[in-house]
Amino acid sequence: MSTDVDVSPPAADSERRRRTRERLMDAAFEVFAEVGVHTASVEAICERAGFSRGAFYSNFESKEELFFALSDREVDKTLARATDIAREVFPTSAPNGEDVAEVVRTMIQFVRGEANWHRIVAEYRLLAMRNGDIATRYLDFTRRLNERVGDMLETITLGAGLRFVGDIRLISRTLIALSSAITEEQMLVGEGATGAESTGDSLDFDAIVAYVHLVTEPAED
Amino acid sequence: MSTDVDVSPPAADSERRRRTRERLMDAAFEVFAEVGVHTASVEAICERAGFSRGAFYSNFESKEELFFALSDREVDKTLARATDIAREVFPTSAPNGEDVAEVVRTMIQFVRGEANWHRIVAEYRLLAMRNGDIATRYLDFTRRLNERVGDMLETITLGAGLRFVGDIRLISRTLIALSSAITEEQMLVGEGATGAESTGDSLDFDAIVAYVHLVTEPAED
DNA sequence: CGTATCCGATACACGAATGTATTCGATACA
DNA sequence: TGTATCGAATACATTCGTGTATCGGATACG
Repeated sequence: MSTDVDVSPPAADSERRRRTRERLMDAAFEVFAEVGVHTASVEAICERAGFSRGAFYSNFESKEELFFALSDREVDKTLARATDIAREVFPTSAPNGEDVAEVVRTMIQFVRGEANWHRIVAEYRLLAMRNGDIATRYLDFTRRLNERVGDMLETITLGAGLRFVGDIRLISRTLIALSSAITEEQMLVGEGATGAESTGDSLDFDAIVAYVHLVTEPAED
Repeated sequence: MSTDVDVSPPAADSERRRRTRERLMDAAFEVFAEVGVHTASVEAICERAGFSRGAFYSNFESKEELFFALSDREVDKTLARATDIAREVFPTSAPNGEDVAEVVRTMIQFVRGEANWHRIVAEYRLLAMRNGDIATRYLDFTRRLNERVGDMLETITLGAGLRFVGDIRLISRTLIALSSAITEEQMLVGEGATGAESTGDSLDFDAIVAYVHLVTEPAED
């Protein structure tokens, strides 16, 4: 009995293990987006990832734990991508007034491109409505997103010789709310094959640009 | 064999039957709001209603059918109540400019009072994101709601000697989107016991009033 | 090479929910 | 009062998902 009785927690962060977890999260992202978190069975996730349930339970305690790990990963990815896009749209040159509309357009197209992520966020929010812990996590996510967007807007408008009338955080929240509403509606219109009558009275890009114009004014040097 | 072989569908709309269906829908509304449509078992709904599953399957084909019946019922109820409230706020006298803010406040408080219905709508929307038929139903609901709110706004502002700058339907959609965002956020803040840091940068009533002021102007006779 | 350890696969036991088939009681009607 | 019908209760078979306990193969390391 010379050695300590090393019954320590499996220690456990091998490269192999890390990649298994990644693959499981990738699969979960797809399956969650397709059928929803509740409907998705652990079995289905494993099948998609090419693993058995044994692998799953060796890496995660439950579907919920996986969901949170996945959420954290995707939140970071999303924020990072948003930042990248902001940099891309404004390489170095200062934007002008026209660019603000272009930026809004880019932002919305970005959101729309993340339809699957949008579905998962919608479910995230729904879970948060019934569970305080999840609500805290979700609010933290939205807070971070809001700050990021707020910073972007500030940079953009300053560069464009504009300034926002009122609290920029409030404005960025409003913009996010409107973008989300647009994205959701367009996803829904895409789902339901409602032909003609859906055109016309829907929120769209122009509504946001109009809003931006309403809340900006020339900066006084 | 003189009589026709009357194997016709159970015919079936007795008063007793109707009331059973109502009680089941009442129970379902509660249970859906509490734990969500997916999580709610037929068993749980029946228990809440004081019936057995036999009664359920005698009245509905599935939980989904119940959900749709319930949705239709609640949509009608909600629209009716919204109309009532509008009438209550403007008995006969024409509102003035100040009243517009009051109306917005009333509207938001109304929405907030319907927290359970809001949870169910959020889930409705989520289901719609993955199913075309549900999407069609959901869009029809939102379209009706939008029209109703648009009419209310038009009446209100005309009476107040104001008019909206731009398409009123677009504006009412925007208002609805903002109200919903506010309601959701406040529900979430209520859930997560996130003490101090949640104050400050959230969308609130003032944001909507500000928006309303932005999009209205005195009517030119 | 041999051996120990890690990690994913397999097998199993259990619980939960569904839907149906049948029974039982109440109500309507002659 | 007797009888037929309607509607809810009960009992049952089945499916599906979960979680655990055990097994087996690969890899690292002496």
